[in-house]
Amino acid sequence: MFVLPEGLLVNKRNITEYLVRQIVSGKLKHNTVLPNEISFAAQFGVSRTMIRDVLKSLEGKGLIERKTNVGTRVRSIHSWNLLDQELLDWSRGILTQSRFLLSLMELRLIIEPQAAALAAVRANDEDLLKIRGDYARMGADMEKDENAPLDTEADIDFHKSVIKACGNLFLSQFGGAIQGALHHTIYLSNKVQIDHKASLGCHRRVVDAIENRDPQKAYSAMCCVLNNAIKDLNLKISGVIISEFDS
Amino acid sequence: MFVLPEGLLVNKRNITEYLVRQIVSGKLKHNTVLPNEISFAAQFGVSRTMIRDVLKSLEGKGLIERKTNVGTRVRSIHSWNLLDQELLDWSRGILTQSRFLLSLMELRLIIEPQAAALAAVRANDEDLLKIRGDYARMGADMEKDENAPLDTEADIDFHKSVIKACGNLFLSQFGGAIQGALHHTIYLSNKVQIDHKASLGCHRRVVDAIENRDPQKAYSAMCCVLNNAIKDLNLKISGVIISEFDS
DNA sequence: TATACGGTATTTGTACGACAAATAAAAGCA
DNA sequence: TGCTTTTATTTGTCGTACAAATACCGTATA
Repeated sequence: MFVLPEGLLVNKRNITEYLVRQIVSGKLKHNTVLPNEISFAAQFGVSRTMIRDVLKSLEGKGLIERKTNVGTRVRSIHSWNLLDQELLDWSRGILTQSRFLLSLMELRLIIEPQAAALAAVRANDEDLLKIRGDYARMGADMEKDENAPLDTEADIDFHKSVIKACGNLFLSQFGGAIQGALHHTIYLSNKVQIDHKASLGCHRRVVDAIENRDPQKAYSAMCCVLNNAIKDLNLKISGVIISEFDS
Repeated sequence: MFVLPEGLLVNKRNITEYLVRQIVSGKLKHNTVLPNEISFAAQFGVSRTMIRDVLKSLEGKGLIERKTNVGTRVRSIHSWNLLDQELLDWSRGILTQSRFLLSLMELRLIIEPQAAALAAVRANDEDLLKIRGDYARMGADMEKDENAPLDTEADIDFHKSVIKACGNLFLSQFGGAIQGALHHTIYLSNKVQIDHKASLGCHRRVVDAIENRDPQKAYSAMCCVLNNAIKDLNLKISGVIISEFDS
């Protein structure tokens, strides 16, 4: 019934990730009751202690709910801690059906331009250096080959650095979510024709604006970056989000 | 060394909450190494199993880090899952030093106007009814007494309802954060003279705009609500956040 | 002296077994 | 039928034992 994918060691991490993916992907639906701990442990060939550890972890992320004599049941998506870093890691490649991706890009469109604007005001020298460095790494491959894709990891780092530089404790929580979204973007970019050069140009404008301490420009440049990404993903984002860039 | 506040039952929930509050309040500082599990359990008079359960929970929220033969150490604030609902619940009344409150209100200023705009487009009949109902409850007391304060719980529900109505999976995660911020606002409002009537008026404009499917008006009305709150809290929010309302 | 190696002690991780507590479901009863 | 009691199931807690990782220290060697 519950068997780990071939070739995976039966350990806590893999069992946890496996179950998370079952739930997040929808294979284990809302309100499904999982087997009781003893038989559940037996199915994986581990101790009850370990399966309890795993379930406790899922419980902490809001994925399941446990009650005496009722058992462990899957909670609805509205209870999941979707911004939890570990949860996003475990779900990589799954939280990217159009429903998630749409919500995610919408969120980015709300958060990131503002973060860029704040960064333009608050970034310290270290932040600036980091952002500039990430940007340089992004386009390094393009020096040799005109059509080379952007460095994914550098791209992710870039967006995380900007968010970090904005100095808001809560906005930092989005780093992981953005990472997930970007990884998926890259995955799709194999199938889609993308104008890497244009994208790099927008990123450049963000860097410059932040260095020049110009929040308005940083804001609109980041909007440009995101709208490019949205276009590449072929997503239809509702035009409702209010940004100067729309007008 | 570690003793629960007087009158609290020694159970998992109370121990967890106690430790969370010690960490979040800064009494247990970054990199502090906690006692080993055995003596830690002894200090609370519980089993090692239970203290491990508690620590596992804190670990899941990013508050601590555990390593064999090193022990359990407190992680820095940047690793905390600040938007985790449970964590916010446990931290109630603590995450409200100016540093947190400022970040929180800044976040709200970024999120909520956009959420209101989206809600104006996407809210279904049920959502509208809920929002309208919350609003009515907010001001109910004012019918009798001109200077009566607003109903806190209704106020919180109102903001959560708007966020829920915007239909974005990730934005929903903020409900808890906002709850925390509002509770603190209310706490302070005992000391501060607040124009409840003006605040209610702004809320009214939000409701009307959403019902009239006017995202722009919903956006600016929500800005008004938040700016009122910020004024009441006597916070100095950087004027960098880009909103139509600024101009 | 400095470095590499190896043993030891400490601390978390995993396993097992037993019982407690909660509660859903069944049985008994007026 | 409607209420109470019993029973069975499932998670929660506890204690013990051992495994695994690793910081620490002592020793040997270049």
